[in-house]
Amino acid sequence: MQKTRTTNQRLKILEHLRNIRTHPNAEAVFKSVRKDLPVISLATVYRNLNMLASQGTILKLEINGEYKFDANTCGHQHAVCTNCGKIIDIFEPAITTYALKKLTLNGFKSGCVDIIFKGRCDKC
Amino acid sequence: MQKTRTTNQRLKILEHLRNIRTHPNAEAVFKSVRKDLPVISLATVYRNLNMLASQGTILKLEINGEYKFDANTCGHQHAVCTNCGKIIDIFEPAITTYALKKLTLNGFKSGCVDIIFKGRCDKC
DNA sequence: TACCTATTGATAACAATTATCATTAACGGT
DNA sequence: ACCGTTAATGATAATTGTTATCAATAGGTA
Ligand SMILES: [Mn+2]
Ligand SMILES: [Mn+2]
Ligand SMILES: [Zn+2]
Ligand SMILES: [Zn+2]
Repeated sequence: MQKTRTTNQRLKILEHLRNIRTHPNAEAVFKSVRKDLPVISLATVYRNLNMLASQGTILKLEINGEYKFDANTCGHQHAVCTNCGKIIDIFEPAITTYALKKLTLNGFKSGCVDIIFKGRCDKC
Repeated sequence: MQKTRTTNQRLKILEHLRNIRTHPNAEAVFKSVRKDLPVISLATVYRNLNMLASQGTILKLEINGEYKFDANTCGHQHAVCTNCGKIIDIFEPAITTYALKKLTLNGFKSGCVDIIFKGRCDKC
């Protein structure tokens, strides 16, 4: 078991995600964080986003053919516009609670659910 | 508005999806359908899967970094093993019904929800 | 301060999907 | 049954998002 080191790159990536309410992909995080840390590499962004997601610090969503990241890990949901791709947060914690409670599958123990609504946003 | 033609390739792809209970990606559908239709192209499989999904005939799920297809469009859920990637059908229609009912968002009208549980399967 | 090695930056490699285009075939009209 | 139109196809190039590689760097500990 290797111990993880605290790097400036990882801190800046997490800090950025916690300051926004959008759901950027790795490329977008890279472009934003690079303003503060001009030397950071895209590979480092990918590595840290994956690390943070695997330890549960952030969410890794699969939307529109790519991974989107979210620092809000509290049971909320997402709505995706099938026309323009816009992603909106839905705060109905009861849905997540209900889904996890209902799940009494044969041997399948789950602690989290991705709930993604598909439809048209108000602009489309 | 162009009218769609009924092709043997599209019929075979849909027929195959309706005969299985798994959630194959385009490549897997291609390999299976090619047994019946040796000359079919991978591009044709992609085109038809996307067409069938956009018209709501089949589901297009985003799991483990790729699109998976499902001919069962009735409101069920999916559980994905975070260790081996296995996908299991969960039949708890009440979850989908509850989620759609709870969704009373500003202008966002949705008719379908993708509900994906993440956890460990019985083998892992 | 010196050592160990986790992490990084740069870039190559990879995998999934989409775009392109000449050819084929579905189907409504004759 | 034969056309003519054009949606759809097969083959393959191009694109995109992500991961792998590896020498160099820097975090943590003594
Ligand atoms: Mn969110
Ligand atoms: Mn299914
Ligand atoms: Zn929209
Ligand atoms: Zn498993």
